[in-house]
Amino acid sequence: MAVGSSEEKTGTRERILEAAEGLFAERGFEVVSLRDITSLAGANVAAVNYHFGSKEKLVDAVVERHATPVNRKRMAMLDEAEERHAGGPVPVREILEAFLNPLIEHISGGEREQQLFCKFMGRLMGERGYRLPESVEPMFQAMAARFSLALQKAVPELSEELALWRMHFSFGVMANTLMHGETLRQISAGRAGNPTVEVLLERIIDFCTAGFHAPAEPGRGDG
Amino acid sequence: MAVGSSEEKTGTRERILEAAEGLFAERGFEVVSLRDITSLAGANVAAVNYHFGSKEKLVDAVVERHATPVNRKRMAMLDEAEERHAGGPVPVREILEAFLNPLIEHISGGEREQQLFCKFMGRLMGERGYRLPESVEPMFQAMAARFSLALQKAVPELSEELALWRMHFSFGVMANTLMHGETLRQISAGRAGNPTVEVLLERIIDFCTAGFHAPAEPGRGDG
DNA sequence: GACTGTTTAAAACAGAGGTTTCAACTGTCA
DNA sequence: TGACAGTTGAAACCTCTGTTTTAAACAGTC
Repeated sequence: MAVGSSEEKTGTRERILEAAEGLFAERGFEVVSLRDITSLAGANVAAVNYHFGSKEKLVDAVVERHATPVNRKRMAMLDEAEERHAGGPVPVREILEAFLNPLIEHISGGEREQQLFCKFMGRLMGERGYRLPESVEPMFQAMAARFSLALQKAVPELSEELALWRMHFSFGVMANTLMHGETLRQISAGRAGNPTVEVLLERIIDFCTAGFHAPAEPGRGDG
Repeated sequence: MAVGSSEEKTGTRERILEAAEGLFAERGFEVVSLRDITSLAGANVAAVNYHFGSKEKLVDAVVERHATPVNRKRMAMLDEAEERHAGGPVPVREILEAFLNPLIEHISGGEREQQLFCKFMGRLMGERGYRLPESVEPMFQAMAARFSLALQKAVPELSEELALWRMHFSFGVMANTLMHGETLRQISAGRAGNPTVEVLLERIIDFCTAGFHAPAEPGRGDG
């Protein structure tokens, strides 16, 4: 059934997955054609439909390949944090770190692979707009529910509604920065330095942590 | 040259612009075909190339149509705020309001048009990734420079670099929420209520204002 | 009414997209 | 060897894309 040993010569299926990941990250899901992918992977066009069934399912496969381990790690980190605080509320900063760090740790390759993967995850959150393959949706919902609950315990002074929206705001910062981080660096060339991915994500967490702790109704009292 | 009176019967050019705006907002720039647009507008396919020259230029026209007045209003509001504070630094909240309020005020129509326009602007910031038509790019750059400067004066304790990044983070929240706000409401159906656009944007400003005032290096001192 | 320039309509164009077909080629098992 | 499931390669299929062409309809003006 499966090839099994994938040491010496990588299988076609695997090569397609890797090529697709890079191209999707670089240009987007809908713009990249199957011929782009297969020519980069050194495979035939028909191979995609043979191995995956359709382009849409290839996209799903690429998403699933990374989303599953990252989400698992997120839940694990949140578990650890909750144990560390022994049932008490986990600080917002640690919750956000549990959300973002697995993304970073999942990156093992060099500079270029970092950029690609970041853009890919950014697109996943941004371009596809929370629409996920069915195979990973339950896991995503479970994760979202876990993080939502943890955040509500972390900022009990906020209404459930407000906490939820601020969680979404944080996702927005992350998605947008992951996707356009490279462009932003070029735009602000020199002025905004050239922070590493790690530093950048730490700044995101600083920003969002403070955002979460904003007073509940500051806009009401003082126009 | 121009039609001039556009009261009784809207011209083809105008109908195409409106149809395009709605469809672009709903589905994205690259996915919508000219035939989608023209059939909705009740016009012929060739009309697009006749009136605009190409699809790309049609996109530019749609962008320009809204971006220009909104950006002008943004600058004007920032001017007013700066006069109000007589040369002193303008509070972050007011700067962010000057950035977002023109977007809201530009919306005059009903519920549906609000959603469409919000999504459109969201896509403009998100999907096209800071890549703008040449005709409006100078104005955007001028605006970005103005807001950047104002924010640096508002939070002088931050390095120029950090202030710039936090400005980008704020853009990210805005873009993401504008684009996916509708989806988010559905996802969190009931739990997250159904805030109006105005309330939602006020919450964004609360969040980002607090994010801007986060300490410069909180991640360093306490791991 | 014939001559302008402008606008619309229908059809055709060339190209690219995802998908399918089918023959050729692997390897394994009998 | 032969049979057979699994896999690949080249080509074709059909649809849809943006664009162009061509001719007809329209508004004015002399």
